[in-house]
Amino acid sequence: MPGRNSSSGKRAGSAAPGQVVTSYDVARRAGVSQSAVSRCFKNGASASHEMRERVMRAAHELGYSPNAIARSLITKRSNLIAVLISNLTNLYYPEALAELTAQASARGMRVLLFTLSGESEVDQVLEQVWQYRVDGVISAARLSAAQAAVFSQRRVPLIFFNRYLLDGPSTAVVCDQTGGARALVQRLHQAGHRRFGVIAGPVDSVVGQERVQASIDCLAALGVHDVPVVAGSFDYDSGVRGLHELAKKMRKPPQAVVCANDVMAIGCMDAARYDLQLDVPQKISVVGFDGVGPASWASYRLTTLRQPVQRMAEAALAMLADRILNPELPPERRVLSGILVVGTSARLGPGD
Amino acid sequence: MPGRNSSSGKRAGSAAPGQVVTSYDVARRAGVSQSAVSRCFKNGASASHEMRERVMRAAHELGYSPNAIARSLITKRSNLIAVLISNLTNLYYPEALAELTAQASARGMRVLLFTLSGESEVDQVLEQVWQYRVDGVISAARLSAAQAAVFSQRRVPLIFFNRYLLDGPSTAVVCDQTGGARALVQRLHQAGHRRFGVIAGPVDSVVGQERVQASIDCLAALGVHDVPVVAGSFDYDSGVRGLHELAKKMRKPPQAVVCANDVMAIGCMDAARYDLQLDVPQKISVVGFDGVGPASWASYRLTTLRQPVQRMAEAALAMLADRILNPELPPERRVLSGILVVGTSARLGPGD
DNA sequence: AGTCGTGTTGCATTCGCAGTCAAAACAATT
DNA sequence: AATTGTTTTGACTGCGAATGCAACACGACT
Repeated sequence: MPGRNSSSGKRAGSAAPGQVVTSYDVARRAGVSQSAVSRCFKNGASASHEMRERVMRAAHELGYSPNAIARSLITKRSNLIAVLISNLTNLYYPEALAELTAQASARGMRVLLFTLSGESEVDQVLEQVWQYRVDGVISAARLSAAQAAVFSQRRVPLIFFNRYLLDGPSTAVVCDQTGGARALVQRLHQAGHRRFGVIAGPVDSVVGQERVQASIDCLAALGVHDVPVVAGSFDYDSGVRGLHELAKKMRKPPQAVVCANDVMAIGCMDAARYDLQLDVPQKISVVGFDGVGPASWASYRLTTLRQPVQRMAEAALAMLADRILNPELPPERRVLSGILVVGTSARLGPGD
Repeated sequence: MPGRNSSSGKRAGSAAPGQVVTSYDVARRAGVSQSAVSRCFKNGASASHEMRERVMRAAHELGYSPNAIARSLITKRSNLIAVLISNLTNLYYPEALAELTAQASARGMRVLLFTLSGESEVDQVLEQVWQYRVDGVISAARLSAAQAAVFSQRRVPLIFFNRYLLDGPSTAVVCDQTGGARALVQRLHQAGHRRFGVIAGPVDSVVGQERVQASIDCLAALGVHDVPVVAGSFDYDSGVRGLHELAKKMRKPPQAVVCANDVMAIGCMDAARYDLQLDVPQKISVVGFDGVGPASWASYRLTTLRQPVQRMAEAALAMLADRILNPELPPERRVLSGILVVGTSARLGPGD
C-alpha cells in the first residue's frame, strides 16, 4: 500500500517539533517493518534482541510514544476506567480518589474523572462514559437500578464504592457500618448515656442510612427507644443545625449524638461548644463515621469509625480488574470492617 | 470493500447485549450510508431533516454511542485533558479539582486524572500523558523546566495551576500572593504585633515561597526585621511543629504567626491553644492562606487569604482552550487577586 | 543433502469514524 | 426543455497500531 508512510522523508532524524511520530517512522528509521515496532512495544512478543534494541533506539531518538488511542481502537481495551464522584467537597472522597487513582495507575489503568453535582447530570455523564469505551467504572455516586442495568447490557463492569444498589444486585465495596455503629453505640451506652440523638445523612446515601439504622436498632436492643433523628447533608453546617434541632426537639440537648459522618460530627461539636456552651465530652458526647483528616485534629479528637480507604480502593480495583477480564463474574459485595478510632469527643464505656 | 459491515445481520434490531454497535449498524438500519450517520452526529453538517430523523431513531433503537476513541484517531482531537495533582490530600486541591472537572465538562472536555505522590513518578506519568494524546494539560504539580519544555516540543499546551515555572516562561494561573500577604501582614502590624513568626511551605512550592517572601518583605518595610521562619510541609502536623519550633527559636511564642497555608495555620492554632495554653487571638494571632472549608469552622474562624478557586479554574480552562485552538499563543501568567477573609484568629488593625 | 522444529520477521488487514470528492437529486432560472 | 446553481448523499480512503498468517532463517538431527 503506497502512501502509507505517514511522514515520508520530511524528518531528518531528530525529533522535529510538532511532527507526530508514528510506528512507521520508527520502523523506517530502524530498517524494520511497522509490525516489528509494534511487537517491540508489547512485551512477551517474539522479537530478537538485536531488533528490539534497534527499534528502541530509533524510538528514543525520534521521541516516539505509542498512540494509546489507536491501540485501544484495535485491541478494544482503552485501559481507561471512569470514576464517578458526586461531591468531591466531602472530605472523605478526595482520600478515596487519591487511593483509587494510585491503585489504578499501579495496575496500568488510567482514570477518567467525572464529578457530578446534580442528579440530573448522571445520564449525560454516562453517555460520555460509553463514548470513551472505558474498560470499567467505579461509582461513588448514586445510580438508579435502571442506569446500572445499562452497564450489564453493555458489558461494562461497574463497581460501587462505599455504596450499593438497594433495588437489585450490584458489585460493591463497602465498610461494615452496622458493626461499627454497634461498637460506637454500645460503648456510649455503657458509659451511661441514655438520652441519645442522631444526625442522619442525605436520603440517597445508603451508608448514611445504614449508620443511622444500625445505631437506632442497637439502641433499641439496649432498651433505648424513640431516639430522635434529624436530617443532615453530610456537611459542616448541617451538623451545626442538626444539634440545634435535636436540642429543640428534645427540649434540652442530648447526652450523646451519633452523626452519620465526621464532618457533621465536627459541626455538632462546634455547635455544642460555641452555641450551647456545652463541654465535650463532659456534657455531651459526639461520635462520627469516616475517619477523615480533620477528625484527628486537636480541637476535635473525634471518636469515629474509620473507613479503611486504602483497602477499599484496593478491593474495588481488584474486583474491577477481575470483571474486566471476565465480565460474567456474578455480583458481589465485599464488606470490610472499619477501625474504631477512640478520641476524646465522647465518654465511652470499656468495650468488651 | 467487502466484509466491511462489522456485524452483518447478526443483530435482529433491538440492542443485543454485548454486541458493540457501530455507525455501520446504524446506517444499515436507517437505510443510509455510514457517512450519513457520521454527519448526523456532527452538528453543522449538511443533512436533510428526514435523514437526520431516521438516523437518530435507528441510533436510539440500537443504543448507539459514537466511539470517541475512533473519532479521536481520525480527528486528532481526543477532547481529553490531563490534570496533574501532587497531593490530593491537601484540602485545597479537591476544591480546585472539582472546579476544574466541572468547567472542563462544560467545555466538552474530559479529565484524565493523574495523582503524583513522589517526584520520581513525574516522567512515568508524562509518558502516559503523551500516549493518550491529550489535547492539553493542567498541572497543579511541580514540573522541571526540562519537563515543561517537552510540552512545547510536542505542541501540547500546558497550564500551571496555582504555580509556575521559576526558571523559564510558562503559562499559568495564580493568585496574587504578594498583595494578599501584604494585606494580612500590614493589618497584623497595625494591630500592634511586632514579634512575628513564619511557618513556610515546602521548598518546591512556588506560591508557598511567595507567601513567605512577601510577608517578610512587607514586615521589613514596616521596620520588623529578622523574622524567624521555620519549614513546614503544608500539613496539620507541620503547623503544630512549626509553632513549637518558633517558640523555641524565639525563646517565647511569637505574637503573630503567618502560615503559608490554612491547614498549617489550623495546626498552629491548635498547638497554641492546647500545647502552649495561649488564647487565640488574645495572646497570639494566626493567619493563613487558601480559604479552605475547615478554615471557617467555628473552632478556627481563620483569618486567611481565600483563593478564588472557581475563577482560577475558569481562567485555566479558558487559557487551555485558547491554546488548544492556537498552540502558538505566547506564555502568559494570569494573576487573580485573593479575597481577604477576616475571621477571629487574629487581632487586626483597621485596614485602609 | 534433506527434513523438521523453533524462532523471527513482514505483509496485509482490521478496528470505527471523519472527511474528501464526485455523483445524484432537486430547485431555480433562462 | 435545457441549463445552472444548490443541497444532499454515498463510495472510498486513511488515522496509527495490533495481529493472523505465511515466509523466512537457522540450527539440529537423521
